[in-house]
Amino acid sequence: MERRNTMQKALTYEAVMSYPGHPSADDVYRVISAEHSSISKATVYRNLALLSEEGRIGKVESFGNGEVHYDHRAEKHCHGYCTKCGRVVDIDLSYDNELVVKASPMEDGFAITSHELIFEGICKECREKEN
Amino acid sequence: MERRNTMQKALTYEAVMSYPGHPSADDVYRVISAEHSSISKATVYRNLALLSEEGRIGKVESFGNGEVHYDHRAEKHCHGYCTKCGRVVDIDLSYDNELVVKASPMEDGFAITSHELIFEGICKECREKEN
DNA sequence: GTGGCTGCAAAATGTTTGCACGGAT
DNA sequence: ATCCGTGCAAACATTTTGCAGCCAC
Repeated sequence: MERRNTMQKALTYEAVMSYPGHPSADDVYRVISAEHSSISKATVYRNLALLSEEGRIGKVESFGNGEVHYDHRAEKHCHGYCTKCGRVVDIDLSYDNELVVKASPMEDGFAITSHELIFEGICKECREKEN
Repeated sequence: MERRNTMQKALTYEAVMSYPGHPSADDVYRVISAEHSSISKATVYRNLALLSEEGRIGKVESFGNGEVHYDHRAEKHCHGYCTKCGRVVDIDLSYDNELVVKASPMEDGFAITSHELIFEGICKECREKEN
């Protein structure tokens, strides 16, 4: 299946790359539609899936509130999930392949391909709001 | 707020405890309604939330397909998520507090309370189906 | 010109909520 | 007698999908 370069795909990519943080699909949609009001949300969803499949952007699986977030960093790293507001932040702990090695012998028939390490906590903004 | 012991809550607890694996809310509902067809799905959702809040059952946050799973083991441990069928399995790697210690100094204002380690891969059943 | 991409709306999915009633305390 | 928990349906939130037309190749 041949892939085409469309204006909508370029806009989606640009929106993720310039977003400060980890936008949800809806965040990306809102950014783009502010300038290009005719874009469809379905198109944004489709392009986010394509871009992360191509490895051009990162994808942070839904956690807690069931919202998928995207990431201008494509390489694997850890994330923090704020249990208060659902915000996703970077945790600069490098991807640890040793964990897969440690876990592999103990699983029963489950073939591990990768792992995801998520830290739960309260983000800076929510903590400042509490005072 | 005082808590009452209802038949529905007992049934929800029993269904989770006797379920082989990690049932979703809908799995639990189907088990119970087979015997007690008048139970409401909303009640199952509410009781699962109560039970996990009380620490009597475990909760495995939604991952991948956005479905929350429950666990008869209440103590923290790791899970495997099958990217093919969405099944959740146990990975017997004990909760590693050292990770929180390692990560804490590097976050910026994010107060870590715990972490969740999820292994992605293909479960036994899906691999057997492929052959 | 072909067929992948788009916009739109509707559907699917998983979960939550408003409300009146019934049952546990 | 309280008032929390229940059942029901509707609302909700996020994401996916069917379809006709369009546009990149």
